[in-house]
Amino acid sequence: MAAGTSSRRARVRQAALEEIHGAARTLLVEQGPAAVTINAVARRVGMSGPALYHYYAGHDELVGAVTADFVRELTATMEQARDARDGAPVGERILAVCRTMRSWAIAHPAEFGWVFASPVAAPNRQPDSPRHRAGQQFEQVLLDLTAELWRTSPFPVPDPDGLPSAQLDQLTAYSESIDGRLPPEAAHVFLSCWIRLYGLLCMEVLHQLDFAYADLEPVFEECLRDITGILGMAGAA
Amino acid sequence: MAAGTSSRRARVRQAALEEIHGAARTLLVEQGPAAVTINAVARRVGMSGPALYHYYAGHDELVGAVTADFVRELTATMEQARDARDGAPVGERILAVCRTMRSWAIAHPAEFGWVFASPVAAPNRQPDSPRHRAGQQFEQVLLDLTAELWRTSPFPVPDPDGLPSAQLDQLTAYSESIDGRLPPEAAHVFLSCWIRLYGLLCMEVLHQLDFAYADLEPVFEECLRDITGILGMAGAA
DNA sequence: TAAGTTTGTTTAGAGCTATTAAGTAAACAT
DNA sequence: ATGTTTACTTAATAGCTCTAAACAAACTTA
Repeated sequence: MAAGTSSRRARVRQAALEEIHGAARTLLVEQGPAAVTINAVARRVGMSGPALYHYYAGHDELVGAVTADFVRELTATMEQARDARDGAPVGERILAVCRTMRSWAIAHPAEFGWVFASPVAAPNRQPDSPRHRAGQQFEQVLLDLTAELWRTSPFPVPDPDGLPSAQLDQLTAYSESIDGRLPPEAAHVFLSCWIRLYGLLCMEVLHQLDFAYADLEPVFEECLRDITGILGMAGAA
Repeated sequence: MAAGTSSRRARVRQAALEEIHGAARTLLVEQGPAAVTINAVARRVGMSGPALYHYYAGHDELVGAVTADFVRELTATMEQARDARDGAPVGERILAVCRTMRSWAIAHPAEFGWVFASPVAAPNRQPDSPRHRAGQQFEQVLLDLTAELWRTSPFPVPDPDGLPSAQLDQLTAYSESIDGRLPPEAAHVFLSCWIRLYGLLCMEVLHQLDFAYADLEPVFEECLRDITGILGMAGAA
């Protein structure tokens, strides 16, 4: 098979995979996580049960593949928001990406719910699974922007000596894992922001704040203002 | 049947319920969420399948009851930590309760995982379910302490006029739902702290921060220091 | 004390599910 | 034209939820 071309077989298989993913997603959205069974998905694409095992090793792998799709779609949406503002100040692009992340989550709560609370959590945390790789690309988006911000207009950081050594060691390891694009103390600030932002979204989608808030949009905007302050990007809207 | 006494039947039934819950919990901890099936639980207590339907209407209700148990155990643990420091400054009791919450979550990750990401989320959100009632008592613990702090040494609050009206309306409704023990602007501060604290725990247990942190204890302590500052309880350790 | 009701449990069974195995038909490669 | 790979089928096993029907024991009441 010549490189660059894809055989007819490969194209047919790819189309089948997409149909399968679409069926699984529809079932998830319309009937909830429990409805995404091998048999139900197969029925929906007009196959009979065991045929799906020619595409995935089992239920868990199917779920993992579909979840990875969601993460990639979310990532792509965020990257589009970033690229649509090419040339704009970094702070502005960061805010746009954050808002886009929440918009996608709100528009696709079932999909987003699976991203961090999928029914098969353990197998999807293996370092070479599609789900894991997609997660890494997802994390990259805001990390890249924060690294760019750090390069062009460094934000205030804490004194590394003031951090407990147990924490500093972990931050140093993380800093190395991202090729030193952020030093440990800047990684600390980045992670603080990430925890607040993503944690808030996580709680919103998992309905952990319903007892007080029905609409978290103003709370999210407040969180963005905090982050704007922490990262010293005052100019951004 | 005289009030205050419990018939032999009721006692036997209560014992059976406890045995069932224990079996379900063991299965959850030892073999994961998927292992908690009606049949497996029944086998473990020496009954045969359908017998469990005399105790619960079905799988979802069993899961809900067990989850409610977890929330009650967590709540009781937090209340003990609070009462063990009776007479101590409120700030100190708040910190002890927060640390106890995390300790329980770390010691019982499978149980805590079910609390906010149980396999049957929807039915457990009904206002009169045991799970929902347990959740309300859980929220009370830190709310009570914060209300006491507000009474005895009010913490700084934002100008209500500075809040978007959509948010202020929700805070006003929440303030009324807690009998005005915190005015809307104080409820805002309380909820901000709650979101950061509980959100961090949520992400830790759901392994959303593994890419950077293996041990979140220093991050949690950092969060507590932030909260100490926000609530103006500088003295507390 | 005897009869009737409630409660707890059983087995049988329908209708799902995941998964494996074996067999068939078409497409591709040589 | 032959053989291999790929995609699919049906059959079968074992597990699951849940309903139905039957039966025994325990309580209630006359």
